[in-house]
Amino acid sequence: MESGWSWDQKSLIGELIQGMELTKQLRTELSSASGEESRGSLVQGILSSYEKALLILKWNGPTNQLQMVEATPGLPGSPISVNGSPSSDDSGRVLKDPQDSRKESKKRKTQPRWTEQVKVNSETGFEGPHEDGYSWRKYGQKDILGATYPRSYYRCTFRNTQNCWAVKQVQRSDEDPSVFEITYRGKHTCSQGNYLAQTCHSPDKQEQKETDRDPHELQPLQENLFGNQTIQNIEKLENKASTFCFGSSSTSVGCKDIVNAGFSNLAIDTHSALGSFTRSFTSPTSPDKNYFTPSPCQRSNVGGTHSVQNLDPDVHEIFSANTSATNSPILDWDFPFDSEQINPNFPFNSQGFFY
DNA sequence: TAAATTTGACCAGT
DNA sequence: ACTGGTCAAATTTA
Repeated sequence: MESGWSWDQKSLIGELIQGMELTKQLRTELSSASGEESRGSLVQGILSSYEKALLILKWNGPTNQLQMVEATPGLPGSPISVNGSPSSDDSGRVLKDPQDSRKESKKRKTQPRWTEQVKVNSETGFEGPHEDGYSWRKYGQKDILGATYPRSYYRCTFRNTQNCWAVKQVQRSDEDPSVFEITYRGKHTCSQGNYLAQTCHSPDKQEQKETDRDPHELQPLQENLFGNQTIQNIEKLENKASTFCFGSSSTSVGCKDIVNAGFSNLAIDTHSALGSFTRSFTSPTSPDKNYFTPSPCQRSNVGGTHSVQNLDPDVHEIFSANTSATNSPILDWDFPFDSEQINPNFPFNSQGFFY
């Protein structure tokens, strides 16, 4: 199992384990002191978080092709605090005029950034979507010097409504056209990010969250994945697939009919963990001039798989590929905590903890 | 009709 | 001057 782990990953796990052990020691000491239930709960929250982190890492496994391009947890340039609130760069961002907006956009270069290489199925010709569970809106496309394929730029759909400034870039690899390099920048501070962070690796909480969710944001997962609408969409897509190949398009939010509002990977992770499968697809707008944007609804990295090739052939018919879990924020946390972040009242089990 | 995408223009960094 | 990243009006889609 460990053979495929990078040094950074091993190191991270080691640190997490150490932190957990230290916290346990602290808990022991605290328990000997009088009272202080709040401390106890705090420590428990810390432990719980460590355990979740380890679980996430184990689930992502060594075959995840995620690469940390600019892993900056804790660095000055990393603006995301552990409680998930937007950093000073982003918080309260109100774009009063275009100049301010552009200044902010440049500052975003200092945000944590990481790249995933998503391999898609080359057998079907229908290279399908890349869906990482978040809902993205394309805001630009550029031809990149020396690159065969253009780069597409996406921002979180909820930028305006929830002040979420996560963005991603998608570029098809020149070397291996079946590989899409997806660079994420910033973290999701929107509800979908919180939702995914809290639940995607905590199946026991999923049911509860489903009852809490906004019906407009998250439809019942089963309905999304296997409901009538899904089947209809699959049929539509299959009809389009014959004319759909690289160089054609899908949308980055193309999976939303099945996952709606980008919560697919929640279910997918859960299903994958259980050894079941999901189908993913795109709903391309498909003007010819568009370029394909990979959107793997499937994140099959659980158990060490990553690309669609590892799926059951029956699942191949549309496509799927995966990305790392929850937009890979787990490798980008701002550790260690500082004194402010460890607030006795901080809800470690709350939605914001992972972001 | 609202939301999403396209695409030319603008801007900052190099 | 060139390039990458973003904006925003126009267009398309659902």
